Amino acid sequence: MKIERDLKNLPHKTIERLSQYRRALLICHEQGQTHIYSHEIAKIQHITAVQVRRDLMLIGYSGTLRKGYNVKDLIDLIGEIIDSKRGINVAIIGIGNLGRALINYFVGKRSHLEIVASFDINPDKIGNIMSGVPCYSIDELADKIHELHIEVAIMTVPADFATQTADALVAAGIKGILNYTPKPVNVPETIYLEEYDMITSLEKVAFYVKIQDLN
Amino acid sequence: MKIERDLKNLPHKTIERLSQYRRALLICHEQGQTHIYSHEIAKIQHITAVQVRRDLMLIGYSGTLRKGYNVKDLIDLIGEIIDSKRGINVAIIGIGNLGRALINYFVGKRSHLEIVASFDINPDKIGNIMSGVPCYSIDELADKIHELHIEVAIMTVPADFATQTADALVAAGIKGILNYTPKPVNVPETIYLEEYDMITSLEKVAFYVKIQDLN
DNA sequence: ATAACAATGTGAAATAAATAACAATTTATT
DNA sequence: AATAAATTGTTATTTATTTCACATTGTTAT
Ligand SMILES: NC(=O)c1ccc[n+]([C@@H]2O[C@H](COP(=O)([O-])OP(=O)(O)OC[C@H]3O[C@@H](n4cnc5c(N)ncnc54)[C@H](O)[C@@H]3O)[C@@H](O)[C@H]2O)c1
Ligand SMILES: NC(=O)c1ccc[n+]([C@@H]2O[C@H](COP(=O)([O-])OP(=O)(O)OC[C@H]3O[C@@H](n4cnc5c(N)ncnc54)[C@H](O)[C@@H]3O)[C@@H](O)[C@H]2O)c1
Repeated sequence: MKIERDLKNLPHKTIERLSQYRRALLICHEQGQTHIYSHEIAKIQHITAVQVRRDLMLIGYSGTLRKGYNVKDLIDLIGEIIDSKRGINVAIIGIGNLGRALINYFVGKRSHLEIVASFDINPDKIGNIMSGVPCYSIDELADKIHELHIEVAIMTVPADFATQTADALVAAGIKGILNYTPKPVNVPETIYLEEYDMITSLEKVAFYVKIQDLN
Repeated sequence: MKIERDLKNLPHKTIERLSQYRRALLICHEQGQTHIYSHEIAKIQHITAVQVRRDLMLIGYSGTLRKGYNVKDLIDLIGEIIDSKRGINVAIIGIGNLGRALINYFVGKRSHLEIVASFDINPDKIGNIMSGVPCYSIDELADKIHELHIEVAIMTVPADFATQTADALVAAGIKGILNYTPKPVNVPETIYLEEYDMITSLEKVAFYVKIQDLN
């Protein structure tokens, strides 16, 4: 009860950083490091040590004075906060260049997030298995989403198909969508939607490069 | 003088949205639409109409009461704000799956941002031309950055090479970096750095899906 | 002409996020 | 044992961003 309320009140930015802290911590852990200071985490993520401590405070983690944080414990706690106990199954819709890059990148990275299926409209791709992930026909979308308990979808279809794909996902009962097409899609409020477009990021970089020159 | 100061004071979020407004507006323009209301833009981007009006206020654009905003004028004004008059040349470092997806996606999209080169370490890729973009050896990085006036780089090399690649880019005089590897890199303050990692986004979606169920 | 409406533009308020400041405490040093 | 140094934890403050509230003003209908 208390935990649920806390989770909902965590700032969105904190959630993002927790994910990033964990990745950095996993690397430290692999290398045998047992403790880490807030300023060391901060350095890796180019943020301030206060920010790190504040985030950890929000999730109720206490370090040891003068020794810092226990790497293993912190990894586990972040997992308890952001991971789902049951694990979450993920599908990628559209196995083009971007979809392929994602599958390669994700597979085996996170035990609690598993890419269990991909979907495409191109008969040449349907039936293939890529990095262990089978590709199904988009016509089987609803069936497979139920059958494989897929809760999250990553959209990497051409922009012109974004709307219809999102509608199909919603109709099939998806709970979260990560949309990488440049076309914003509309979904009911009950479905968590995250959109990202690389052109926006690139134009932003270009903008700040431009205004630096105006100095 | 006045304009320079204004540009620097624009909120980062506004810059991102301007880029997105423009993309939506370009589509409207192609379809022959001459005017658009703030609430129509808002609907496309799933934000509020006030947010749109506030952003446009910040860049000093005035619409017509009851007619809304002139699509063409607004496209041009956004261009004046976020684009660089001289155009900006961009390079992609690492032509794997993600690099390829990016080249395909970007080429021909924005006239003021041109991908003029790519770099790789794999001899099989060096010398190829993909979507009109030549691939050079990473050894030529510094030379080509100067020769081709490349100001912005997109990093899509394996994570283990992120640090050395960033260092090489900085040494070569790059002005902005968009880092898509999951490894945060350190650059001098004078260089604008934007980092994005898909696992963070996916974990965020999974988190909000998870806590929805706790309701 | 006038009233009703529908839109923009913007100061003020609210919310979200980051930073500063510093107390508390452990460890190391003298 | 006392002092200095380093680090965490947290409240208060500041900054950034969004939303509210509403004045203003063309447009349409009567
Ligand atoms: N948002 C970003 O940052 C970013 C970056 C690069 C590319 N993209 C976008 O990602 C998407 C994919 O890019 P890409 O380079 O991989 O394109 P691509 O053409 O290589 O791949 C698209 C894939 O989707 C499949 N497809 C087409 N229609 C489909 C449908 N109705 N249902 C299921 N699958 C379908 C195609 O067969 C193909 O395999 C595009 O929308 C592109 O604009 C986005
Ligand atoms: N951040 C994200 O959201 C995201 C998503 C997917 C992939 N990735 C990352 O993007 C990067 C590329 O992913 P990918 O799937 O395209 O990998 P990939 O292995 O397909 O491509 C990497 C390319 O970089 C080249 N390369 C290797 N070392 C190099 C060097 N020193 N200099 C120049 N080029 C070099 C390789 O020859 C290869 O062509 C990886 O770091 C991956 O983790 C990031």
